Amino acid sequence: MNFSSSEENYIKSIYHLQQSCELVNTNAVAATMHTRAASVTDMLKKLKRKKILQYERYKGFKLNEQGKKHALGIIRKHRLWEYFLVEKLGFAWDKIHPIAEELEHICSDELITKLNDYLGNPAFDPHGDPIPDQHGRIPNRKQLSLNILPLKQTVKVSAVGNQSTQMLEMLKHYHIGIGTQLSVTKRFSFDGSLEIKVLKFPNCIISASVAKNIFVHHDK
Amino acid sequence: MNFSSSEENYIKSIYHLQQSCELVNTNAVAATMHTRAASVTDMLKKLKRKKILQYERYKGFKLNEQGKKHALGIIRKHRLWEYFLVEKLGFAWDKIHPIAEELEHICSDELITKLNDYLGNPAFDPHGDPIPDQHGRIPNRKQLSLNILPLKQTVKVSAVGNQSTQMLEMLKHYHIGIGTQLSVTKRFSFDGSLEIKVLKFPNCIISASVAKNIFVHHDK
DNA sequence: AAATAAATTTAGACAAATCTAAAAAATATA
DNA sequence: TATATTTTTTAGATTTGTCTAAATTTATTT
Repeated sequence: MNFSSSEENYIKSIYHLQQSCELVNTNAVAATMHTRAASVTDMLKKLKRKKILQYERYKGFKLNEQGKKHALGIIRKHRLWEYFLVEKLGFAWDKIHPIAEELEHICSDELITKLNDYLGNPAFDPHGDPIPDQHGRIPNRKQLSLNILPLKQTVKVSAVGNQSTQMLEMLKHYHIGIGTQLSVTKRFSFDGSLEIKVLKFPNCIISASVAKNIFVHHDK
Repeated sequence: MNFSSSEENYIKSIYHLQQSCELVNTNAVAATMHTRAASVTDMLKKLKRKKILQYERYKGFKLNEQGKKHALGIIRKHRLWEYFLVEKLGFAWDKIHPIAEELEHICSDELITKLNDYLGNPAFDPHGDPIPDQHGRIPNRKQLSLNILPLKQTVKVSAVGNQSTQMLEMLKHYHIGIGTQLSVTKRFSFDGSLEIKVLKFPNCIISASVAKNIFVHHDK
């Protein structure tokens, strides 16, 4: 099946959104894609017709296996090109996204195979995001517990060890969720508690036992 | 000024056609682009509005200086990518054209500057065609068509005039590519066909119409 | 020069992707 | 529960790039 650049952008956006919630909603896609809800609805009908989306009107939607597979293909291309732009052409990592957005729609499987070989089959892109392999398998990252993270390194929350209501409630209060960017600004050796800085929020203190349950990884 | 991929394809087509005739005509563009004359007319109006084309209805048309400059920019991108595909990714030179057709529309000047540096500022692409520099200057190489080459002079193939799949397939069969060393051993005046000797291969016969499309140069 | 042929343009239609404004459905609130 | 709000969808318009078929202009032939 062939997809236009526009369709591919929607597929990618839906894929990313459904990583953090069971069903995706129209406004969320419209917001991330800087388009309007009506345009999203139009595209949903098209993607449903192409059988890569589970969708019933007013009920939310998500990619099916076919759709996820295609999304991973696009993400693979995007991240391989980002790797190329930084490692081979010498771009700064914060300049590459819009160029990779264009390159990811070039449709030649052989091109991607050869590019991947040429780059040495890299597992992570310059933002630290994993590059899916040709079958859509995603390498998983060395993640570490927040209580052993060195000071001042900016990291992203990748998982939470304890998912009790109490823990989740507290994390919500601290504005911490999967993907939240944060860094440790101080470590108190008295009790192992940490002062942390969550992006856009004032510093706060968390206990060692909470920190032990927050897993993070480097980069974006 | 920004141009869509479609507009760029027309610009490129018109540029190539006006290399061999003063004014370009609608049907010629339609034929090379596999589209219809009416579509060409529509686009001519648009390109005239964008002030890169001299055009009066029923009278033929050609790119003005602005238009030629833009055409050379697209050709530069196309040929740099072709060089990349062959020299870095290891593609066969007869497989790269459709991929470069897509890559040439990626619009980042910095990307092309960095790609050019990375490739070592090459002057000719893998088909032997000159790569315009960032100001649109085209490097020249004294080359001549094989059908007027004197007998027994050893030369190198520098370009191929007709890049159709059929032509490229035939050249492959004869073991002829860019850089191939060869000489003309006989010329039959009956039909203008030639016997040629390709380095390391047995002599073979090619027709005048094929020879006309093979351009060669002396030494390196 | 008139008739014929070829090239070019216009008129009108269509598909893709988007939009605005209004209607409909779902959700939240008083 | 009735009302208000938010979310989602529909209806209809717009832009870009394309097409066919018919009309127009130019070129070619008798």
